[in-house]
Amino acid sequence: MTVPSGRRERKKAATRQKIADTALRLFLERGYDAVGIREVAAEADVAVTTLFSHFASKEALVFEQDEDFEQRLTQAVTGRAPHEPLIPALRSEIQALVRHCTADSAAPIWRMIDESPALRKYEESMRLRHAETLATAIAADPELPQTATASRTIARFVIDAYSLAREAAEPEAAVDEIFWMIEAAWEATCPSRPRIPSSDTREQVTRR
Amino acid sequence: MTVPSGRRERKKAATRQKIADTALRLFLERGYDAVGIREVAAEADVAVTTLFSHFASKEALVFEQDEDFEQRLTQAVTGRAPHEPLIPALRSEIQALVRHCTADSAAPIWRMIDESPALRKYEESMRLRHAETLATAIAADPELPQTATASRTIARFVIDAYSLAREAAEPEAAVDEIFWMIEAAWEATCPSRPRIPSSDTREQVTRR
DNA sequence: ACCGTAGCACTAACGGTTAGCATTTTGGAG
DNA sequence: CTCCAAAATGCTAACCGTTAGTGCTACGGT
Repeated sequence: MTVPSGRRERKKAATRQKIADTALRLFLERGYDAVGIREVAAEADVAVTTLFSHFASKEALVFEQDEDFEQRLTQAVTGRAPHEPLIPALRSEIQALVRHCTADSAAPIWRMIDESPALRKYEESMRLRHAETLATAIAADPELPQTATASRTIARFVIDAYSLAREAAEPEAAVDEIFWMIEAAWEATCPSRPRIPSSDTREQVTRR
Repeated sequence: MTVPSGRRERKKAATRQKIADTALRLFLERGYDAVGIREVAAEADVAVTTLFSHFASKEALVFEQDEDFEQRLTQAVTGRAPHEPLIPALRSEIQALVRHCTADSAAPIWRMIDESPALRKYEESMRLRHAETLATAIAADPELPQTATASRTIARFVIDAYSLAREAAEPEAAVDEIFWMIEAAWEATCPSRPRIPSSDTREQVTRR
C-alpha cells in the first residue's frame, strides 16, 4: 500500500522507455506506417498487451513526452512573478518550445509526423487538450479577471501560435508576429491596463 | 467523357444519400460506437466497399456535408462587397453557422459527436482543413496586404471562434466576445485603418 | 447496336486495439 | 524468511475499420 517504493516504478519506467525508444528507432528507420505494433512489441521484447498498457495508442508512442509540454505551459502561467504580465510570459515559453522542436536534431521526427496523416490528426487533438489545460490555468489566476470564454480563447490562440510558428519559414519571427496579435486580442478583453503610452509600443515585445 | 448526363449521377447521389441517412439514423438510435460499418452497409443495402467509395471513413458519414461549411466561409471572404471590411463579414457568417449548429434540431447530432472521441478528433482535423482553406482565401484578397503568417493566424482564430462559441453557454454572445478580440488582433497587423481615431496613439511602427 | 467505363458486389485480408485469463514479479505483513 | 495480494506482464483470439483484388452489370456516348 502507501507509496510503492522504488524498484517497481523504476522497472516500469524502464520498460516504458525501452518501448518508446525501440518504436521511435524503427519508425525513423523504416517509416511510421511501415512498422506494425506487433513488430515494435517483438523488437522491444514485450507483449502487445504490455505495450498498450504503457501507451494508449500507436501514435502515443511518438508523442511520448507530451505531458512535459502541457506542464511547461501551465507553469508559465502559474509560476510567474506577481504582477508579471501574462502574455509576454507565454510568449517566451512558446518561443522556447518552438526553438526546441525546430532544432535540427528534432527535424527527422517532425518530418515523419508531417508525412503521416494519423500522426498529424493525433497531434491536433493533443493540442486541443493542451489548450483546455492552459485555459484552466489562466482562468484560475486571480490577477486576471477574465471571462471563461476569454480564457479559453486566449489559450487557443497561444496554442495556435505554437502550431503555426512551427510550420512557418521563420519560426521565431512568426512567434513574435502572432504574439503581437494575441497581445492586442488580450488587451481588448482587459481594458483595465491601457497600453497607450506613446513610445513603448513594440519594444517590450521584441526582446532577445 | 464530357459531362456524364443525368441518370448515372442521380443514382450515385441517391446511393450516397441513402447511405448517409441510414448511417445517421442507426447512429442516433443505438450510438455511434455501437453500430459497425458492416451493419450500416447491410441496412443501406450496399456492399462495404461501396460505402467506402462514397465516404472516406466512418466518421465522414456523420460530417457528410462539411464542404458546405468550407464553401460558406470562403464565400464570406471572396464574395463581400468592395471595401467591405473582412472581420465583420466573417463575424456574421460565423454567427449564422453557430446559430445553425446550436439549433434544437441539431442537438442530438452534436451530443453524439461530443460523446465520441473518434468523432471529436475527426472534427478537429476537419477544422484545421477549413482554417487552411480560409487562410488561402484571405491571403488571395488584394485588398488585404497581409503576411502569410497573419492570414493563417486570423483564419485559425476565426475557426477557433466557431468551435469555442459552439461549446459556450451562450453561443451568440461568445461569438461577439471572441470577434471583439479577433478584431483587435487583426488591426494589430493592419495599422492602416485606425479604429479609434481619437485615442489611437500607436505610431506606425513599420512591421517587417 | 456496341463498347468503354463508372458503379457496385464479394471475398479475403491487414493492422490497431481489446477482452479474458494465465503467469510471473514485487513489496510488504506476519 | 515466508507467504500473500497486487501489480506487471504474457498469450490467445477475437473485433472492427479499412483496403486490395477481381469480376459483373448497367449506363451513356459513338
